[in-house]
Amino acid sequence: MSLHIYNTLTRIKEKFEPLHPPHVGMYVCGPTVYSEPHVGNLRTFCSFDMIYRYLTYSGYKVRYVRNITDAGHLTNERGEGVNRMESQAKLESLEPMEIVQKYTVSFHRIMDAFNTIPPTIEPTATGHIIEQIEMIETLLKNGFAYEVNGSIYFDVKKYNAEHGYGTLSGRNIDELMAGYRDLDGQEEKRNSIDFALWKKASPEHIMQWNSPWGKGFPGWHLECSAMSTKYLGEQFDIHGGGMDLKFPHHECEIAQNTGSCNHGGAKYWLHTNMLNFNGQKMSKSLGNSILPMEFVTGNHPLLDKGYAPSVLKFLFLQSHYSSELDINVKGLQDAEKGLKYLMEAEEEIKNYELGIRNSNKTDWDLKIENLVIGCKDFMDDDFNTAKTIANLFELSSIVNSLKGGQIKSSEISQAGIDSLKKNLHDYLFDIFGLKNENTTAANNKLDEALQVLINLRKEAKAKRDFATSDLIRNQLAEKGIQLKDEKDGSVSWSVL
RNA sequence: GGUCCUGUGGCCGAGUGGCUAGGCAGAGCUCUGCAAAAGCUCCUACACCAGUUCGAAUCUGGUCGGGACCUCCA
Repeated sequence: MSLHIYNTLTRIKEKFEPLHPPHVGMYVCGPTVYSEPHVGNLRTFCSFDMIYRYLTYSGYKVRYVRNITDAGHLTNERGEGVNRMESQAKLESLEPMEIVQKYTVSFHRIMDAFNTIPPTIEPTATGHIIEQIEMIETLLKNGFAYEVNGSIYFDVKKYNAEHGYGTLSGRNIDELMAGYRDLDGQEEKRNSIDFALWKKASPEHIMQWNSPWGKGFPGWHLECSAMSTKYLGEQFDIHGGGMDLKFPHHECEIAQNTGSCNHGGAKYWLHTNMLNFNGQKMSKSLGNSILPMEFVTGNHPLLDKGYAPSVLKFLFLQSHYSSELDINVKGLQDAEKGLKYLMEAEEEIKNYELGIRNSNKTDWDLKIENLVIGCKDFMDDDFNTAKTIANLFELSSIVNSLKGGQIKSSEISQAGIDSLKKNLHDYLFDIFGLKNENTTAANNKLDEALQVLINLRKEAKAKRDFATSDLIRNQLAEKGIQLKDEKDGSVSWSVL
């Protein structure tokens, strides 16, 4: 099976055919750096990280562009004129670019802590004012934009007549205009649905740039059109973002792209779904958001303790990126256990050596082969990570059976072992970007110290002094370290 | 009000016409000095009503419930 992707533009699952194979251009709407991203934002970026990793793993050469919005757009399109970057700056008595710097650094730290791969290009809106002005000039020339008092607006009604507006989100402009009719602050626009390409800056606006229409700043939607065109071309493969950007942001992007060059930009549109916590949507405006690092530290009233970044990622991956996901403490605990199971199996098979190297294909080899093929088929089916993980659990179960002796080493061939090693490793680490954060080998000094206790316990056990041996085991358990007597007489330990 | 999504076993969560998703929890067994871990077995659901079909969780219509977007948000 070849890769198929659900395209939100056409609303069907389509075969993925890049415009210029093996190259793939992917644009993802990045963060607005005026505050910390929350866990919902994180889910989206983790989803596209997985997609980027899988495309790369599948042999594509991906140019992955994810912007940083640092230009400080209007809070809304109705002329209330609150500039996010500036209002936050006044609050903290910082320059706007200090806010930008602070939250950009913070964003990168979080993305790093969650083991996501940086995009290959991460352009900023303020670094592309010239490109945005050029796109506005083209739109003016093509008749899809008009100037009023130093501001430029996109003429949606005119555009709609020629190209159709609203196909991505399924809107029609008459309904939209009806909905906007009573709203204030629209005096400059020809029609209420028109959106700003360039806004004239009032003198107190700190973030402003020179343009052919006077000092001002770019409209909210423009940067993505300008930067995706610059780095990926007028036509490229994938455009991604959260579901909540579908309208109006992505709709406007398509209009800007089409209006300036007759191409709508991306061939495939991917939208990730929202994240809920305890049944409620997590959003900055609702004020119920939990920050990514709060999950790690556990420093939040709704959490019982801290969870490793991989636990949260694993929880994301257990559902489909386009489904709503509701997370809660129980879900985190379940994910933690499940992830540990997989990681321990990977750790086990990594160092496993067959006594006798079989080359004959067995039933177990066949089973492994089918599970591995299944993993690829599931991933190719619109990145179905949930199903893929189900197969990883089954592969891990085979590893444990091998370890426990339920499957004899003669019942599996070297090729089967190699396949287990490769696929568990590749899916967990390379494609899902998880980390074994519970590893026993993490700290040599700790391991050496524990070996002392383990040996003391062994001696006690040899003398059938179980009171002492249990004391050692129980007290270590209280400190969060679990001892396990393995079948071969050795003792292993892990952090609970 | 408009557009769209959704309702799965104790919990989370895949799945789109017939075939065991998976995880967590629970029960039993094996192993173990006892545990833990692991393995095996069991628990086999699809809001409700009607229709299409040889056959529906899956398609169609309706009812009820939940949610998103339409306004800054991933």
